[in-house]
Amino acid sequence: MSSKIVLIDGHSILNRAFYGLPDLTNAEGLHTNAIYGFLTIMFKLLEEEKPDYLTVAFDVHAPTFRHKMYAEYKGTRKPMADELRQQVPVIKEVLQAMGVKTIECAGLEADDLIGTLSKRCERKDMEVVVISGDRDLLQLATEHVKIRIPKTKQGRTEIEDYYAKDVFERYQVTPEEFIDLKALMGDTADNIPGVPGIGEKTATKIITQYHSIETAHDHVEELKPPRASKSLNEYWDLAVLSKELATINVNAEFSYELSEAKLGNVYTEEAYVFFQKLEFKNLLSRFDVAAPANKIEDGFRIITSKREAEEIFAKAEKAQTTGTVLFKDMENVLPLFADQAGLGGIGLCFSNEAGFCIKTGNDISGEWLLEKLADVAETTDTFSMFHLKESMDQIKIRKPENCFDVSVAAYLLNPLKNNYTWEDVAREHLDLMVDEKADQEIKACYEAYTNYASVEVLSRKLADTKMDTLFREIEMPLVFTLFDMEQNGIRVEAEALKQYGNQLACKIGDLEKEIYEEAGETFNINSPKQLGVVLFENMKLPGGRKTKTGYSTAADVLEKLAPEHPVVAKILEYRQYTKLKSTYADGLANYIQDDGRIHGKFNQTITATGRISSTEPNLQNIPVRMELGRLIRKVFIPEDGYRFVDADYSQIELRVLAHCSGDEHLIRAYKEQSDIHRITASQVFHIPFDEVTPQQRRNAKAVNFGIVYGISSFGLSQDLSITRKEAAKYIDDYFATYPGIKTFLDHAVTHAKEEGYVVTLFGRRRPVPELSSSNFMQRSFGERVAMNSPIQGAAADIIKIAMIRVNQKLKKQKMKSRLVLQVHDELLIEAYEPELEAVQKILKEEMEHAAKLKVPLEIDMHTGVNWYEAK
DNA sequence: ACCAAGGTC
DNA sequence: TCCTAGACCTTGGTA
Repeated sequence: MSSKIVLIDGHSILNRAFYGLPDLTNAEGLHTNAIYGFLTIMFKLLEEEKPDYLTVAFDVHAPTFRHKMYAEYKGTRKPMADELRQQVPVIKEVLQAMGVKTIECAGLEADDLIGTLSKRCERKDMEVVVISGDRDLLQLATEHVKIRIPKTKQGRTEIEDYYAKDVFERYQVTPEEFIDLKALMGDTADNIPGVPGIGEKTATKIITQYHSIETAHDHVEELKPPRASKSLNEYWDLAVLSKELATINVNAEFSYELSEAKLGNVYTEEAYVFFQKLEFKNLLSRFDVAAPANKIEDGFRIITSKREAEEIFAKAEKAQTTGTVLFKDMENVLPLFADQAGLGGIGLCFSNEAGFCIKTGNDISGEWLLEKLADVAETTDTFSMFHLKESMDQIKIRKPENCFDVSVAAYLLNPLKNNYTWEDVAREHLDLMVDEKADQEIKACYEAYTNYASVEVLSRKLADTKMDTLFREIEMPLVFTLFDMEQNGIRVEAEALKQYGNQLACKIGDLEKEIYEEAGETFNINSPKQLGVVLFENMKLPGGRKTKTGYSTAADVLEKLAPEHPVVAKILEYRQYTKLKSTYADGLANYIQDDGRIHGKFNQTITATGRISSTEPNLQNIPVRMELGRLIRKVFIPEDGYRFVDADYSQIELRVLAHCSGDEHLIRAYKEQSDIHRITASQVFHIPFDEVTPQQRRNAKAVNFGIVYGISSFGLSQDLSITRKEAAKYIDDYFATYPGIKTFLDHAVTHAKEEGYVVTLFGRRRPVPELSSSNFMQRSFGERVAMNSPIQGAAADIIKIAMIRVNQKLKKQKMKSRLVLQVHDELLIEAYEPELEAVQKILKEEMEHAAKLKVPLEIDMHTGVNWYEAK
């Protein structure tokens, strides 16, 4: 049987991968999407083809030679994006680490290398497989040379295969003639000009008849569409140049030793290290030699006897640092009922030498384990866990100050990740890879070890980045505050909620009928796609395209459309009602527990800015702006004998901005007047304070908001329905009035560009990788992020401090009153009636003095028998 | 799994 | 020129 070689067009595949995949970066900020895509394609290929030889060809510089000729000719070729350029040397190193032969040669394009190699190999009776995104290479196809072209179709990569006969089938020309075809029709992707006025159809006709441009030129007078005849005559030079550009040199001179391309095991240890660095987690599973021999694992032990367990606990109690994990007993439970599983055991680690997995069963009960663990948590100096809050309902923590939550530390060090796992921490911070196929006992040891060992590493990194205080004094105490809030939950009247839902259902039913009638057909109003067709095609309402998938039916679009037809307003109303019913009435009802309360989750490691997020359900977006939606707050009620106290900061972000910028005018404005929007209007528009019109105040308010978001004239003009020019004028006037703010925002962007991150008052960091993007949109986004994050982040820090202190005070004074919600600038307390006044005092005191700024922090506070009333 | 939509601060 | 406000979460529809 003949042997087989795979030839890969390196730059072409990298390019394809780069533009076909979303941006990926590793912890060091290196872009990796092209490398990742390249490797996936390569692996797929190796599996399918099982070749004996493999070679990847690169251009020396991209672009070179033939392409450069045309680039100069036309001067259009864009430089390679920076994000892609930086990946080129890396992929070469990775390939080298995998023992894959790469080839590049000055003065020769990858095409020429591949063309020449394919001919040389074919002569040796080998099977050749060429992979490239470049259709130019189809000219190389023969009976034994297969050209494979990957295509991205709706996210999936499909590969088109071409032997000579397939080229003929697809283009009705032979591979050799394909060059001439290209010479006539051109190819913008490959930078081949072609002959103007001749497209695929005409070109095919001409080449099938004359087989080459030269013959066609000889018979130029006879060419069928007179237009083509004229064109070929006129642009003959261009045709010749195009053919030259399109022709791949199959007889290039360069040295190449086939034996070097012999494909061995690409899953080498060296490559493994690269894959780790690049964070290609799912590619790592391909390496069957897991992590390079691990000493740590030798020290892991599985404990099933109580006597041994007791000895270990005794040592742990005296240990300086203890890493722990709980795991479920999945052996005695069906996967579907995982949440009902009992405790299967724990992982425990308090030295570099050993790790233990202590299992329940025999004479070791779950309760006993958890009690011992609570003792350890109290006596060890540092008790470390991952997502500590999620274990706190099982392990009673008596000394919060001993605790270290690895997930929170990892979050502070990089708040941009969308999830935090101990495996990631092990890899990123400890250079430790965990075998995915390991048993749960071994995994428990690994996690315990990770939690143990990362204390030192992460503490040092937090100190290095000056976030140790933030971690110790805000984030760690917050873990306990959030835990308390989750435990407390909030009481919701299920009956009233149901009634509210029923009322909505009636309205929805009526509206549905009316809409169908006016539209003249029935359809799914909830489907933006169907709705778009009904409105803009069937009913012929004026309106343009907006989204990728079709017509936009967003509220602002429909609002503009409302005067055109009465059905539009009804649709808007229908939307409102269905939103309320599905998300809030029905949605919330599903979360009411047996105790009549909703115990939502408050997440600490989600947002990029440092805010808390709320899920299952989201209690931070309960309607308030529209009266109809606001009514839902009436079903949130305190326990009997209690009342709600709701306190929210007044414009905390603007006040933070005033403080951080140090702008004297804004600071004075805050000290003198409480109506900041009015005073802004007065100062920016140069009008006496008392003569500010409501419209002027509204405009000033919009500008104030815009500033906080990282202003752009376009955004502001959208918001105020004014021209961009007018909006730009507002912004200019604003900055003229408050020059300190301009300086501050500019500085934030400059700092972010230089350092790669922005910082809040309290030292919280947010990296801004977008600022180094070559894409204008991305970069602009980065600039807004740089302006917004320090402000939003500092505000988040302040309320975190406040809520920690409020909660601690309530507990210290043994009050029955309890914190139930945080909504970014608002705290809701379920206050025991006898404690009502004390609670209000605590709230005011702690919230207003959470931070000492150059402007006062003020709050609004209300009480009520439900949330509607208290807000 | 993704998008469009829409709810909050 | 690029056509854009910051931070989230849940829903229903569609591929």
